Amino acid sequence: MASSKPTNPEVDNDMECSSPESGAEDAVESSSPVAAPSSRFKGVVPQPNGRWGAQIYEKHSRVWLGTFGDEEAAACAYDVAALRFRGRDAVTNHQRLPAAEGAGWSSTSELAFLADHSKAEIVDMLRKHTYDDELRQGLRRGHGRAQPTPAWAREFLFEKAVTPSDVGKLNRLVVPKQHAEKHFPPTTAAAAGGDGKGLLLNFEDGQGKVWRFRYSYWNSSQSYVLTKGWSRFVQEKGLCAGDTVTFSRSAYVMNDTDEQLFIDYKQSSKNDEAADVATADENEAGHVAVKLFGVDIGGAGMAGSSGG
DNA sequence: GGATGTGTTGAT
DNA sequence: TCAACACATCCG
Repeated sequence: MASSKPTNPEVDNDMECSSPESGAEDAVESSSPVAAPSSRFKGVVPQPNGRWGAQIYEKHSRVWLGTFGDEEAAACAYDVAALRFRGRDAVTNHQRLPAAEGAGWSSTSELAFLADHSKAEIVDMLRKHTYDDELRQGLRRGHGRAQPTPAWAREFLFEKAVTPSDVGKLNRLVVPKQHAEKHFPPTTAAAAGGDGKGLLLNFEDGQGKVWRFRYSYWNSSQSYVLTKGWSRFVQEKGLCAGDTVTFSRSAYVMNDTDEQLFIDYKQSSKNDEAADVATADENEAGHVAVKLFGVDIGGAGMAGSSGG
């Protein structure tokens, strides 16, 4: 008699949405299967046949997200749509991003993935129940070096404004110690030969081109450096002092040895004026990096792609 | 004929 | 914006 409004008994914000359908259990709420009860989840409505529908509203109209045998799955579909339609601060049934958590990649990647697809595309995936697959597939794409890895599949590590000596004749880039030790493999690793001569690291750039640099520690200057191969990068990209190089890695990493590193650069606004050309089409590299870390799911930035 | 999605309304 | 309910439409 106490409760007069058993609408939303607070969900357990901790379940995951990995396995859709395939689990239409009735174990939930073992009471009277007669009258279809209202869903415990936001955006989920019962269907006459006992299944569950997901929907979200936008601009006075309803956007149908499909039907699901599992109330959970329907709730997750709503969550994904809410994030895409209303941004990372959207009210959802589950605290965290459904498909990404527990699968090994960061939620940032999923937000970027969402930002990289139109609302219509996301809705379509949800209705076809292919969202999870698309997400995983996308994260894996590019590792085979066929095409550049999408910005949203990368995880920012650090960046550095290059100094005159970094782009000079010394043929080396000093990697800030704190970042080197935190993000790059130890130079004493077995792979390095163990003799402190450093090791070779591969970096993929914004165009999907792979660069190989020697990475080592110089006792003389007590600093970590990228040497062999670096000058070529500087030359081809037309790097100038003041420009910024950005390092990132694949957001989807199963083990350390499988880690893919990326390198991009952003031309300094000053150097921009100098317009050295040679990098006209490569400005995209910088643009991508900016987009990755400035991703704003709900902002006007995405409104444009909402149409279709 | 069952499943799916829309029309529509009333509540918040 | 949201969900309940009715019902039109789709599809095997």
